[in-house]
Amino acid sequence: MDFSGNMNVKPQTTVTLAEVAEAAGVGESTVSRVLRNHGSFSQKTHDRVMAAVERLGYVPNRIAGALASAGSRLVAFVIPSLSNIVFPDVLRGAGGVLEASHYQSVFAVTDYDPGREEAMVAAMLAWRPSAVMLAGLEHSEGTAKMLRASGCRVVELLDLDGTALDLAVGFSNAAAARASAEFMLRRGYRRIGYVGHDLVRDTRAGKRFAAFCAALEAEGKPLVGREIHAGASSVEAGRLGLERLLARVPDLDAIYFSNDDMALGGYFHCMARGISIPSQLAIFGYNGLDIARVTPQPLSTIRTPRVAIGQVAAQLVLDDAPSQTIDLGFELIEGETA
Amino acid sequence: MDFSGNMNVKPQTTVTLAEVAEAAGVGESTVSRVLRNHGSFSQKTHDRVMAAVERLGYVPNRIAGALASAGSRLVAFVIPSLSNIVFPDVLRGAGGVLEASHYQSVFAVTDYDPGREEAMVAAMLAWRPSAVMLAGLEHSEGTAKMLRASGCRVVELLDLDGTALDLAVGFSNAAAARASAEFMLRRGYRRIGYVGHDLVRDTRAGKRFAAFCAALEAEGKPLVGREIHAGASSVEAGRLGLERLLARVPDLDAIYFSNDDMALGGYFHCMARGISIPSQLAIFGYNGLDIARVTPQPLSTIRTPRVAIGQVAAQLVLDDAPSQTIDLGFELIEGETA
DNA sequence: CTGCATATTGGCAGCGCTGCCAATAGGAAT
DNA sequence: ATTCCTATTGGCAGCGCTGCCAATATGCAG
Repeated sequence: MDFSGNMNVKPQTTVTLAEVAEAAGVGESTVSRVLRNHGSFSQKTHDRVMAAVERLGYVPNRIAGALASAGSRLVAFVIPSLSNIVFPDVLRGAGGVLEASHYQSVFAVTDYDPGREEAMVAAMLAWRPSAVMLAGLEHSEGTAKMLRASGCRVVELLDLDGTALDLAVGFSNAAAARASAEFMLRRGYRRIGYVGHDLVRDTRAGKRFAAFCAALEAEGKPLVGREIHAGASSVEAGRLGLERLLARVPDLDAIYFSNDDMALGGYFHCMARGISIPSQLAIFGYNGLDIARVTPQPLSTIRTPRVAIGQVAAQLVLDDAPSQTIDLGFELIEGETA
Repeated sequence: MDFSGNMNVKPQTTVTLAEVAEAAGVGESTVSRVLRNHGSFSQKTHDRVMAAVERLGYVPNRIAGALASAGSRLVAFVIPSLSNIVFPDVLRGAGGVLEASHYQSVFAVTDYDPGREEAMVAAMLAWRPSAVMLAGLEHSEGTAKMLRASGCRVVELLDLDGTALDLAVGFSNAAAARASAEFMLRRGYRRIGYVGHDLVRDTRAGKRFAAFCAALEAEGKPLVGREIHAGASSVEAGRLGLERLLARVPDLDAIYFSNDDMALGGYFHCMARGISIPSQLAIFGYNGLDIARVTPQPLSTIRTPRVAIGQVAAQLVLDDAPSQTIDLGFELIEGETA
């Protein structure tokens, strides 16, 4: 006989509210009221109910509760990736706030694919969440339609360059890119290149790139060269991208990277090749990752308020705030690499 | 009049299965069968139902479905942090597998606090998930009790040094630390120090530290010095920790860091101070982060199969596998810093 | 001690969907 | 054409909890 571990039996006739009521000698609605601390009941009743709950090890069934009350207290996050620290940061900010109000977070990863996003949104909507949080403002027609029809709050994060469906919390990627371009020009860099990643799928990176180029052109100093990695951003892609770009266009004096991961790759490449930063080549990133502040030379970059975005987004949902767009801005960190 | 955005009205009398049935001119159970592709129905019926679904924009209510079928297809993740990339990596691995089987992921962050873990587990259990995934094997008595009583699968991740409640997927932190110690001794380092973070809360880091010390002692080369940062691990904490340790114990020839984040901080510190690696000071990390492979000198570290752990854990749950422990091992990366 | 307002409480009908089972329909076999 | 078997289909009772409402208890002024 095998007495070890879980024997694959579903034991517990899972305790129900009715059983607790029975055990406490009160009605079901009374137990419900006590447990939710809603409505009125005597101290005596309260104690009796809690004792029964404790004794039976009762765990409320929120599935039933949500069905009965038509309120799931679930917030769905449909994000492009978990590898890019940006999204865990947003989840962290929102999660903290939601948790305090006893909301739970459900998430799904789209891998930057609008089709997958649509499927994920549909799947999430099936749980009748209180809100759906998405990255960016670009969504498929179907996604937008479902979201609008769902009647639940929608929060679009990290991008303000476009029109939102309901709530939007973030900052302007275009403005961030322009600020970067202006900063680099002000520093005197004239032969600027770009090393980035897939900017069709990552529409925010695409918007930054476009705005950056436009800002340079406006000053009569158009981008001199670019190298675009087909996949997701990574330190390795940044290193390789810079290596390739320099091979093609050696006389660059500064590089704008699609984000800090990429920029760190470039930074490491320079260190390994003995290219001195910023005198020989300047490097500018985007995101303001912690790690980029501790490198021998702190990275020049844009710090984005990722955690705050999550927090504000969650708070808006909790407050059932009217449709609006909230700009949390960004901060240009001068650093020492540009 | 304001016609902009969401006017805070809950429009849609949310379409129900009954309405779809009505519209399609079939019974409710038929719609249910078609939608779940379960049981039999004619092609004609299928088409009519799907047409009605499309026309009405019906989105099944999984809350009701879960209640009726007593199966939520929800997997709960109760993790210590989202800042430490380890956990997003595990989520990513598991999420990919689960998603393909139409399971959804719910998560909660404990911030390495057993008390919060207990609260989060209770909250998760209320959704009657198919499984609960936790980090490590150390849990409060209450957590363990609830989990056992819940009847749902429990998967403990990233640690195998102890006894599991049900399923466990990971590797031995102690073995990883021993391998690190042996490697460092083999390389000839004799005055080894440790720079780590809160190892009471992060029990896995604690186990590594203990095993590392034991391994050094077993070879008669006990740890020479240590510096422990009170909070969570970070690059900055690693840099600062090394700086402090060297101030107190200058003649070290190698440092074992609690993880790669900390190690990178140490690495940057050495670069900034002109301490040559590994000749003057060797650095050894833990985790095998991507970024640590692209630094001018790849970091010597232990690569942990985080994504695979998530994938295997999810698969075990999907397969309703019997209780067991799966060791996915780790890989020592020699690197160039030790 | 009586009457009325207020505080507590219990009963019970759903929430929207699934599972079970009986009913009907469509064919093949006789 | 009739019978039997199988493929389809509809009906309906819950799943466990909440919301509403009526019923009962309690407290206090009169």
